[in-house]
Amino acid sequence: MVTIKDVAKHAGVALSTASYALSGSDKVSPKTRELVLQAAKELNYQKNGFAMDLKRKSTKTILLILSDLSGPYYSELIRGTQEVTLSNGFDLIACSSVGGADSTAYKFLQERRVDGAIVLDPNISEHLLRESAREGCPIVVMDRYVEGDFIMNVAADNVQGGYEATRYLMEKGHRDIAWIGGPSNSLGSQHRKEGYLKALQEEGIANTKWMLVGNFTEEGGYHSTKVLLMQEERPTAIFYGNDEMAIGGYKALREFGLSVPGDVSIVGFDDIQVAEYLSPPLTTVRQPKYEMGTMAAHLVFQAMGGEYVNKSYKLKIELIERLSCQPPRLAPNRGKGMET
Amino acid sequence: MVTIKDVAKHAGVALSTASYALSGSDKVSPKTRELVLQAAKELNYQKNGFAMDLKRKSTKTILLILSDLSGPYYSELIRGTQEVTLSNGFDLIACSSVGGADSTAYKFLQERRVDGAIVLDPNISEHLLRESAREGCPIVVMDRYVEGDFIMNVAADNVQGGYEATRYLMEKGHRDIAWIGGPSNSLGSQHRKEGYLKALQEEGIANTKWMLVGNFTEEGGYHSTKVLLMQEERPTAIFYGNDEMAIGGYKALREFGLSVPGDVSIVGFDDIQVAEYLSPPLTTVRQPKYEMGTMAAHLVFQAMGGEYVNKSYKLKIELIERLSCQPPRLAPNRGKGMET
DNA sequence: GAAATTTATCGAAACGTTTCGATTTGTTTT
DNA sequence: AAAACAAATCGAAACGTTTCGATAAATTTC
Repeated sequence: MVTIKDVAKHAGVALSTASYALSGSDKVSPKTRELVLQAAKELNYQKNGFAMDLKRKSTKTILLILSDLSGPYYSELIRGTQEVTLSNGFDLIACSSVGGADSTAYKFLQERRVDGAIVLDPNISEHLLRESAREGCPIVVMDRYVEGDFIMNVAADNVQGGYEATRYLMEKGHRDIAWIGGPSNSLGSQHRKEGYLKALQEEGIANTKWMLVGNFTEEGGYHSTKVLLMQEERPTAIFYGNDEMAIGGYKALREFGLSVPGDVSIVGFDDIQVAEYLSPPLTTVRQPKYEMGTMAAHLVFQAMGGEYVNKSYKLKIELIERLSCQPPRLAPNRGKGMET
Repeated sequence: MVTIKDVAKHAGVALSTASYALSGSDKVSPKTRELVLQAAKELNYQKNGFAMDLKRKSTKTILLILSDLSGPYYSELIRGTQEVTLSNGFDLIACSSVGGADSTAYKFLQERRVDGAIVLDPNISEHLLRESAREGCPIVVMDRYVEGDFIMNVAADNVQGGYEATRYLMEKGHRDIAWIGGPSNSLGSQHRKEGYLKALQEEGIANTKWMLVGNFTEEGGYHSTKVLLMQEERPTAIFYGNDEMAIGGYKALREFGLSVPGDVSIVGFDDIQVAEYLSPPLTTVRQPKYEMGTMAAHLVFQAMGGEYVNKSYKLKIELIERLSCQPPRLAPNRGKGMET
């Protein structure tokens, strides 16, 4: 492999001079710079990035950890982090935690291969995060809450989102509103439910029988909805913990001969790409993904620069009104069986 | 920062012994190993990955270059590469070419930070590819064709795909089939068109007026379709260079009061996730993305191992039949204006 | 034109590992 | 108990850079 040493020799100059020339320092005279550059070109010299990082003690790259590199979920968020990272002159690489303890994520975090990280992944252990976060490598964790030095949190305000979606339905006249949530280890899902319950309580509604869990998949939403519909009393609206499950819900409702929004109103959560193409287009809640992305990246850089930053940020959420909701046709269940 | 030197000192042992102990060599006695491990834990030692790579002259990671980290397009493909990479004990990181010559992609390729690369990105220059590909870093380029040492190509057989989609329409009775393609710098789009023309020619059909270009976006498909529909004579079917454009086409057709597939049949290309949720669900052509991904990764490893491999691979494509096509209602245009 | 000053080049140390060959320690054989 | 051998530990070189302080060359000043 051709190294800077070879280039120097070929240009008839000292190794250090070659280094200066290649990095564009003005300590070197124009003609020798030309000489060195020429030699580098002739030998097809490619610098070894590690050696540089090793000496410089900085990598100028930040790592984005996703639970699944192939997930479509992150799109806007990634765009946000990427823009900020780039405009700070840093590089962004992404990897996943697939493979557990010998996943790429672990390796890069543990072996100090990056100067900062943004984690969008429930699988990375808090222990690893705390162990890896340090002065030279601040970490922003999204959609979960972990405490520690040089660890910051960014999340959408899921409580507010759940609350607003539920209020929206109530303002349309619904009182019998079911909740089909995500897995219980999802903090986001928990918070959405919290907001949902809060809205209900404010109106003195106590729902006990229409709360189910899916697993954030279309399949899960489908099954849970079927279970829900087989009960004696049916809600007039269903609030799903995410859009995928709402899609499953559409299917189940169709099978039961129920129309959306005629017979039951639906609201989802996330505003994934397909949401607007469903029939009817799905009313849902949108997280400010792009803003979350830029915020996360900014935090990393601020923490890197030693600036004092808050540990935890929550971003506001927005309701996207489409056509899957309307006032309840009639309210056969109202007031009946709703009090515990 | 705590280094292996500190660990060694703290354990009262030579630096080299500490290294052996930490890397689990059996040259070291059980008790000293324990001693060293203990010391490492106490000091919260984290190895420096670069230093290791530098010495070992290998990084054990391969790079996936995407034109846009946030695109949903690649999902299955990424999954394929990831699985193979992981099962070979390597790591996979992804980055994008956003930022041009000082993008992350350039930096990682040029600075030899990886042992192999898979490129899914029209923006990476052939020059850079040829410069960076070498014995220790084979490169697989997807959906385009570039020649060079240690460079291999993997693509779907777009010609075949274009051909089969067109034949499918012809077998339903269509003869007036329009083509709305992607940008002309897309090799894939060119090939699809080639297949389309081949199918037409076999039946002696020479289409000259119904060939337009979009830019692979919904917007582009919408506009091109409008242009198409404003012509005097209209086709009975439209074949789009990708699904996004077909979605735009749906919209334009609706605005013109034309129904799909009643008035005009549509076939897309790619089978993106939303395709099956459109109304009507879109008949389209699916590339074997997962297989393309695994194949690309396997090629990298084979080339790395010095195995001889072919330079270029094409994978078969599959038609996904949904509900956006039916025989033409009547054939007012048939035979008229079709001969040049 | 010699002294002083600037500019250009150089040599060597350092970054944190791995790994080779040498040395020391411990165990077996005679 | 000395000789022979194996096992454990050590010291030092190497990987390819950057960068500091020292030297050499070119330029200015008097």
